[in-house]
Amino acid sequence: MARPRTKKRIVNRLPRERREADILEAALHVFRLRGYENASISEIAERAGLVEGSIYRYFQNKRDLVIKVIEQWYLGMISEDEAWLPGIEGARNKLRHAIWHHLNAIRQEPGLSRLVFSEFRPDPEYRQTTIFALNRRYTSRVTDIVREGMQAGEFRADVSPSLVRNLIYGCIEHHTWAFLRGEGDFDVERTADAITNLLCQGLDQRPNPVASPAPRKKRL
Amino acid sequence: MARPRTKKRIVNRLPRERREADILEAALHVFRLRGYENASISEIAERAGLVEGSIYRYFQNKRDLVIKVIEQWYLGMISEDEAWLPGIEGARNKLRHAIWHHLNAIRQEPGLSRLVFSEFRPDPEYRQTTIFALNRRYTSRVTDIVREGMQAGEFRADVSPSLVRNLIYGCIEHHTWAFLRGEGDFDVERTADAITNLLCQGLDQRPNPVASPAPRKKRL
DNA sequence: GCCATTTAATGAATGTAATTTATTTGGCTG
DNA sequence: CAGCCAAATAAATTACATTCATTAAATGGC
Repeated sequence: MARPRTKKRIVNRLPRERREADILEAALHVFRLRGYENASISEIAERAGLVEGSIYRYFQNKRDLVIKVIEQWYLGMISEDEAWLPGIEGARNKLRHAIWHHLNAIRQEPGLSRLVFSEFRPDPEYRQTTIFALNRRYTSRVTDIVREGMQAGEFRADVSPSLVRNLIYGCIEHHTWAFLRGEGDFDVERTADAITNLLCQGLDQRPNPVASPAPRKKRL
Repeated sequence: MARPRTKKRIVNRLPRERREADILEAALHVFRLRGYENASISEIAERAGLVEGSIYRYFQNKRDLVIKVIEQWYLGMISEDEAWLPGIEGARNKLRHAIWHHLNAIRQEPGLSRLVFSEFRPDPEYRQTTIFALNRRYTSRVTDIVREGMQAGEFRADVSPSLVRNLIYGCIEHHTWAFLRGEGDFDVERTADAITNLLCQGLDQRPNPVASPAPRKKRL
């Protein structure tokens, strides 16, 4: 029961911002690598250069921490995307770009994508999360594009824009699951083309392909 | 330290099949209600009328148990579906039925659906799972229908059947997430119609609405 | 019907990981 | 330079899954 007075514990004190940033970076790394369940606070702490319990001074709990990580990722993606879109002409091209961008994001960050798809979205609290709000912002460009395309007469007007959104993001997700599990790769460009084409043209054999030489311009 | 000889422990011995069935039923109930993480072996054991440790005589571990539960569910769905399909004429109608059936399955078993979507599919081992094989069997009817439709000239032949499959199941899944989280309901019939229509007709304004019998509004 | 063997079932032990709490430490202020 | 406060720590707590040694029921040979 004699306590070892000799062993002074080493304490490394840092400014709040620095610590928080260090923890976030460590958490990003570990969550990306291991997913949510298999990520341990102790590994994050070790990587950030402190002790498990100390994480809780900066973040409420493991979930809060992972949410902060995902938030940062979303913010980056949204601003990145907003920089590109204005330069693209025509609803179909814009749609193609949104599809391309999402495929690309998944390919760049499979670990974080998995986290969102399987850890957050199913959560009954998801709707109250900031991730939900960010995701809505992120996906709303598709519904916006669709509405614009309808106004311009480029798209038929009797389709629900949110159904189109679900179709696009759902299709992409299903298409990329094998990759997300680490089973090989996929081609962003080809996939984007294929989805855009199927979505716009539809599956039916065109009833009257002869009559329309100019697919874009409407007549009279 | 005196051990209580007086307290004889009560043991309820049952035939293997009965025990296994009891455990499976209890597990079905608990997993449906609580999902995977929040389901505890002790709750399942209690409901099945035995003690935690005993579960492990019948199932390797928690994961093995949940897999058995999901397997049973899939087998039921597949046979149920195979009973209907032959009676339907035309690729488009068959597709509509597959879509309808999946929507219906999700609506009947939101808890189990969530389990598959967020617990199994992301698992790196998923491909080696029997669930994977069953899911493949379950979804393959869509690719089959699409191929048939192409052969019959009802569908265009330059589309990947598996892309259509991903589009359908992905779209359905995205469309039902809010419901799966317990946020309200959805209409199976209407949704099935909307998806079928969008998938077959496509988003583009028909270049030549005059030639076909006026789907929405005709001008002039 | 009776003992020996087999196997179901138990209850306690083990291990791991998140979270909480009581203590200690370092830097800053008056 | 003493004392305070927030930052860090280490140890305690909790909640489960999983393992294991022990007990009890069933069964088969006599």
